[in-house]
This record gives sequence, structure tokens and C-alpha cells, in this order.
Amino acid sequence: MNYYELSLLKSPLEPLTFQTEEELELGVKVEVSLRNRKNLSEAVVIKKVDKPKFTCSDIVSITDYFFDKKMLEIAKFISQYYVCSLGEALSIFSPFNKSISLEIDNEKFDSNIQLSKKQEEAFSFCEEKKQALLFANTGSGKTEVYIKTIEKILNEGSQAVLLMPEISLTPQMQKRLDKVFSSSVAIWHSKITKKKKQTILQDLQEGKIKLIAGARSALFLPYKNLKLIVVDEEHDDSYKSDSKPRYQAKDLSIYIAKKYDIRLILGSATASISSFLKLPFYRLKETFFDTRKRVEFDDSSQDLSPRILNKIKQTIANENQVIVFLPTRANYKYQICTSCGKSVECPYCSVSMSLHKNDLALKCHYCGYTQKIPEVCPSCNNGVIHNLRVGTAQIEEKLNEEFPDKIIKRFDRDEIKTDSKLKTVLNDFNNNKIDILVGTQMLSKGHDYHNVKLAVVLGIDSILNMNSYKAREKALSLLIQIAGRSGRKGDGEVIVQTQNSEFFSDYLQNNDYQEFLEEELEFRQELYPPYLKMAKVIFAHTNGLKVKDELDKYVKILKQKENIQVVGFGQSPIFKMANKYRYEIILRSSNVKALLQALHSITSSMAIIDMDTVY
DNA sequence: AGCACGCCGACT
DNA sequence: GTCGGCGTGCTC
Repeated sequence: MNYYELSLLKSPLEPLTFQTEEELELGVKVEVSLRNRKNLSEAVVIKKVDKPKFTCSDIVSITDYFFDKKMLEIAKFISQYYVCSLGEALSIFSPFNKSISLEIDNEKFDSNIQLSKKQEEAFSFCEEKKQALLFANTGSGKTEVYIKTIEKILNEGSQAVLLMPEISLTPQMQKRLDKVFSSSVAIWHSKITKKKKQTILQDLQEGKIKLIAGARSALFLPYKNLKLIVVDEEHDDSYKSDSKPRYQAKDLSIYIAKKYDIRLILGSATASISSFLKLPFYRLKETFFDTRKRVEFDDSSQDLSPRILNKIKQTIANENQVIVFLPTRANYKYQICTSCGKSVECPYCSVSMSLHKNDLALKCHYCGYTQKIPEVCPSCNNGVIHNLRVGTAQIEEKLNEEFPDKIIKRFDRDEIKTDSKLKTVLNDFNNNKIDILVGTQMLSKGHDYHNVKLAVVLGIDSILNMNSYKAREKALSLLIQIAGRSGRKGDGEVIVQTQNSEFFSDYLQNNDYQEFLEEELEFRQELYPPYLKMAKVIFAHTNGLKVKDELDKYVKILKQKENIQVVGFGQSPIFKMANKYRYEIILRSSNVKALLQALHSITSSMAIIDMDTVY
């Protein structure tokens, strides 16, 4: 009889020992039956061991699937660094299937792209450095550098992966890749159907697919010969997973590339501070078109000021297009009673309900709870409700009143729910069927808008004023990304509503994000990431008293640990979410080992551990 | 007595 | 994470 330690996929449990007559390789996926469990559990062989003292159960079945040595090693790292079980770490990988074998073909690709001199330099720089940051202004042609590099790697018979923040949001990247790599490229993200995923995995292992373009999970597919990882828009926060394991796909890409001698290109117009510090960079500044941007500041506090409206009017009168950004969805974010001063809160979360006039409803943006719009204040039963902080839908409404003969569309999570909807709106916009596009962060994510001459940025101050060491970086990079959407081919104008024009104007006028990064690094030295590591521990439970006790207990324990610092603790910014009370502790340390040791010592079932938190 | 619900601990 | 066991407290 053989005895193996198995990690249970998707389970927080430590490995358990099972027996089988079969001789098994490490990494093989098997099925076992656990006591009190109705369904079979999937597990992975991680270690051969001697017969233990306790009696073991039999492994029920052995599958054709296996996790290779690299997958096991990377999963081990993830479980250590991001603090989860090995089984949880392994469950983000799609395993190999031993019955599928690689068929060699020697297909060559010809992108037919002629790089400019600067692009050529960038290409060589990335090649020579092996792992590099391509710090490239909007419109400077970083995509061509990616495609040239991918082409070269594929023509050497290797595989490549191109990560994008939200794959469904970049149809034009798809088009460009299809054009060069046709049936050798596949798109991978969480919304792809199960069937389609099966086909892609099969084709990838057979060698028919050589390039995967996808969201962060595309990093964990069965690559036999991966030699290049490209991370596009590497500054984007959505590379951080917000469920267990809470990994950061960009940081993992750096780790994987260095460990396995894989080439890496991180690309962004607004490089993240951490990548800027960690990797050698090439600055690609030149743009194909002489894009001269005029930036103006407007110190009105909210809504559309007469000056902004006038600017929009002028722009559309000249048959040009406008994008309007603001960080808030719906019509209004808060409803405040003018009589008692109370706001209408979600019953399950401690946040204000947002007003959605279209659906005649108030909705909670955290748990999805929806209720009808109250006629009088639910707290005092007589006050009138007043709306605060405008959202995209309200701006859309206002613009419709101002410009009744123009086509205005919304571009946010409420409006763009599917892939096809996204494609339709982008197509219509680029074909001049839409005059003004009003949206949230979604507007800033790497789309090419050909004819936009004016970008209106509202509410950026609410990002700059966030209580986070990253507030400045987030606000400025977002502003530059949005500004980059205006005037891609020729003159573009940007009008920014802010009370902080001196901060933004310094960096925006001469388009020098690098200067900001250098100053910001100085500011963070010895206090904040990337020099120090930060982690957040959230305690969440339906019982508010119990969770407070748990917090207090751990604050005490953690404060006593050597080499780590408790920066702060208390109620989470959203104290109640989905009916659970939440407290958090922020930890900081220059000693990764000490910090991880402390995090691993937390055994509470209420604790959610978030290493390298985006706090 | 019968049951719903919440809490707790085991899982090889 | 998931399940069953067990105690509490409410209802018929």
C-alpha cells in the first residue's frame, strides 16, 4: 500500500494522508471522500509518506489531470506569501491533461509591423534586460513592441501570455492580435464558457494555441513552454485578486519570470511606483501624432459648471466628441433628509443607498440590496430627501436636457453589462453615432477613441482625498489615463474639476509622470510601500461583539511581535457589509519574513488576510 | 416533543 | 469551506 499527503482543492485544510495500491506521481489530481461530505473532493498528491499511525481512507479515483513541478512550486509560494492553504493556491491553476500531447508544427508569423527607431530601441532594451518596464506614453505605440516581441518568441517555437486588466474591455487588442496570430491566439477570462475553456486548454496543450491573451487567471494555464509574459496596463489595481488567494498577478509575473528565466514586459503610460522601483525601465515618449494637449482647471465643486457646459457645447458644435468622467455610478450617491439629517442606509451594510432613477430604486453598491424610492424620510417620516454627490446617470440626464438633439450614452457597470453591449457602444462611439460618453473608471481602460477632442474630468478630488498613501498615485494616474483618451489624433483638450489644481498641473502640463514617480518614491521612503510591506487583516462576522473581541485579542498579540508595526486598527471604512460587522488591522514591516510569520500565526476563522493590500 | 437556528469543531 | 452534532429557545 502507498500513502500520500493530499492537498484538498479549494479547501483551507492542511494536507491529509490517504492510501492507494497505485504508484502515484506528485501533482496528480485525485478524488477522495471525506467524512461527513456528500460529494467527492478533488485533491492533489503533494508528498509520498510512510504508513501513518492512524487508519487512512482510500483514494477513490485517479484522474488524467496533473499539476507540473512549476505549478506546485508557484502554488507553494502563493500559499506562503499570500497566506492561504496549498489547496486554495493550487485551485487557481488549470492542470495539464496527460492524455493530450504536443504536436509540433513550425508555423511562422509575420506581423508586418515596422517599428520606429524609438520603438526599436524599446524592443531591444526589453530583450536585453529580460525583465523590463515599458514606460510608454499613450499613443507611443507600446502595443507594437508587445506584438513584435510575441512574434519573435512564437517564431522560436515558444509560448507567450499577454495579461490585460479586464479582457472583455479591450476588443481592439483582440482585433490586432487576431490579425497577426489568427487561430494561434486565444482569449481567456472568467466569463468564457466552460465548453470554450475546455477547447482552449486542449488546443494549448496540443500546441495549436501559442498565445493566450487574458485576465489574471491566464497566468495559471498549462503552458509547456512559456517564454514571455506581457502585463499590459500594469498599474491597474484589478491585477490584485479580491478573493482567496489574494494574489497580485503583476507581482507574481515578476516572481515567475525571474525564477524560471522567462522574459517579462510590464507596460504602462502611468507606471506603478512599485514596478518603477523594481525593474529597469525604458521611457517611450514619442507619439505618432503630434498630440498637443491643453489642460484647464475648473474649481467648481460639483456637477456641471457653466464653464464646463460651455466647453462641451463648443466641442460638439464643431462636430467633435466628448468624454465625461466621474468616479460615481447611479444618479446620486447619498440621500440625506433635510429635516432630520439622516441618510438612507442599506439595512445590511453601513453605506448610503444610491439612487437609480431608471430602475425607480435605491441600490446598495456593496451587497446589491434594492428597495423602492421612499417618498418621505424613513427615519423621521416627514422630512424631504435631498440628493448629494452626483453620479453618471445624473450627469447623463443633465446633458440630455442641455443638448436635446445630441446622442449621450452612459459607460459604466450598470450600463455595460455584457461583452456585446461594450462592443456596440464602442463601435457606435467610434463611428460618430454618439456625441458624449459619460462614464466611470471604465472609460479610462485602454480604449482607443478616435475622435475625442474634449475630456471632462469630474470628482477626481474624491479620489485624491481618499485616506490612503496611494491616493496621490491613484488620482494622478487616473487623470493621465483619461486625459490620454482625448485627442489621440491631433489636438485634445482636458478640463479638470478640482480644488487641487496646483498638484495636478505640475505633472500634467509637461506630461511628466516620471517626475511624479521620483518625488513620490522620496516621499514613501522608510514609510510606505514599495519600501515596506503592508498587510491588512479584516475580521468579519455577523456577531458584532464577538468580532470586536477577536480584533482586540489580535491587536494585543500583534503589537507584541518583534519587527512588525501595527499602523492602525478599528472599524473598517464600511463597518457593516452584507450583514457582517468588520474591523481591520493594518500592519507594516520592512522585514517580509517577520510580517509573514505574524500573518501565518493568525488562526481566527473570522480573519481575512490581505498581503500587499491596496489600502 | 418538535423544530429552527446558531455555534463549534472535525475533516486522514 | 462544508458538514453534522449539539444546545438553546420558541411554538404547538
